Amino acid sequence: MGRSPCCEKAHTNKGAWTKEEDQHLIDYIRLHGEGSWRSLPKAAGLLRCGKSCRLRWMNYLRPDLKRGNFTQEEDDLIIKLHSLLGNKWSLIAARLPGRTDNEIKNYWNTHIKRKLISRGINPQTHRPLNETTASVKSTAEWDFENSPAAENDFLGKNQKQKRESDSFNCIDFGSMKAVEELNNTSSGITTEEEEPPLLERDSSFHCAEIEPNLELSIGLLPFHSGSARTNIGLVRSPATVAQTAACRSRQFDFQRWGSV
DNA sequence: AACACTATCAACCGCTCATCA
DNA sequence: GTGATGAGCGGTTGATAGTGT
Repeated sequence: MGRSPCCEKAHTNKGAWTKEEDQHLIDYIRLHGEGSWRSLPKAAGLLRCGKSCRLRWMNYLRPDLKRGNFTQEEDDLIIKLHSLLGNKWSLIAARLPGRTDNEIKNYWNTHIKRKLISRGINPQTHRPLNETTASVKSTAEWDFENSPAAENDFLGKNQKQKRESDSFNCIDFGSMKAVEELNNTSSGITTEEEEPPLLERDSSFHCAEIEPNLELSIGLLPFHSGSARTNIGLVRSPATVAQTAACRSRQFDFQRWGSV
């Protein structure tokens, strides 16, 4: 059987959106609000997949979007958040008003990653590139500086592996010190020397049984208008809480964070 | 001017998660 | 408890603009 396709591919447009399509979508959402993406295209008279409509709206048409270059503050904040959260672009985007996860992801891949590598920092682990530890060994073995192709190859595979064993689903946000720190972050870090490796990812990293305390979450800033799913721990079904309780968590090196 | 190469980013795809019947 | 469905996320792709030769 398998799941049904998200849309009737034979009768949907693909590729770049036209101004007319944009206007149709904007008009419809102004009138009816966001949501029901699957039925939206038909209702709005668009020959588009619902997912495509949602993406177009979220990443491009939303009125609260900030266009233009990233500031140094945003740069620093992204690096800081990535060191804490990993490739959780939606969570990172929730901290950057007017920025979308897609935009941040692109910016990371095209600018920041390169910048970190040039500084000798592994963009995945936020550790020095030449540093080798038990679990980052496979990553540290790559010589990114001299082998961009290898870098791409590694990053692709690693992302897949990371997804499969996604330990971030089980993050223990029990120590709110980092979260508070995050909330208090106004301008991010100022120099590269100040950027500590915040998240231990190697085997020496100690795991603790998570306590599914729903109050322990990354508190979203008031400006955030994203989905409920971007609230770590806030929106949890009973089943998910049970799953979470059963999984092992990783803890951040908050001492180092706090010492910044 | 023409071509090759690189960088950028919008959009797509496949997957997971949440919800509901 | 289970399966179906919708929504959302993260990785990847492809078109195109920019730059170098």
